[in-house]
Amino acid sequence: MIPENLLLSYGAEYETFSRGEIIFDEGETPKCYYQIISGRIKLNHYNEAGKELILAILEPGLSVCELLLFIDKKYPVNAVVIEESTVLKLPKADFMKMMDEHPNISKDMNKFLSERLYHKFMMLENNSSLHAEVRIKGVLDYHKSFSPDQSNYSYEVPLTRQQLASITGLRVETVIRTIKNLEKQEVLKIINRNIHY
DNA sequence: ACATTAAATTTAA
DNA sequence: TTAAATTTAATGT
Repeated sequence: MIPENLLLSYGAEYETFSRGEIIFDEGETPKCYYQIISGRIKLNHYNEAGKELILAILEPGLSVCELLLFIDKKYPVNAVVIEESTVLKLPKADFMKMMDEHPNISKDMNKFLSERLYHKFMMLENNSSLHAEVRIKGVLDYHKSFSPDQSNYSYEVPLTRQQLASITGLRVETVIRTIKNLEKQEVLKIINRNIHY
């Protein structure tokens, strides 16, 4: 994404969060740009039944809900750290100044936003399927698409069954059964409980 | 075909 | 050594 040193030159600072810590809560007013240096962060929401829905799993290089910096709305999700993370944090005003002074970075930002929106469409299409298999394969394909090695069984899925359930809106038990079926069909392999796709 | 509930077992913090 | 994750099974929609 945006080069680290450029962010630093505009006053960005490193901040470290441990597992379970919350970077921001649903309903808060966005004030900063966050870019992940290391670790992983999930964006989630709890429905009226208290069931967790995961909107995205964010990895190093990605920014966290940057779209909110361009519109005057509150965060629609919580950002929760799922793996000890270091982020670069830049206040909104400084971020805007950077966008103004670096049109090329601003263009890149358009591209990143477009890409995420595109993937959101794909995910939504898959996740609307009546078949659990399609939903889960959609998530696996999406996550694998960022892996440098696209050959079979080369990608170790960094998600728990629980997380897969929260992403797809399925029950854990359904995820487990579906994953086992996919293993029988040789679509993926399970090596000591980890999914290799 | 998937959800729900319950219970057992394995694993990670 | 608790809490969380995974798994199996019975039953409901």
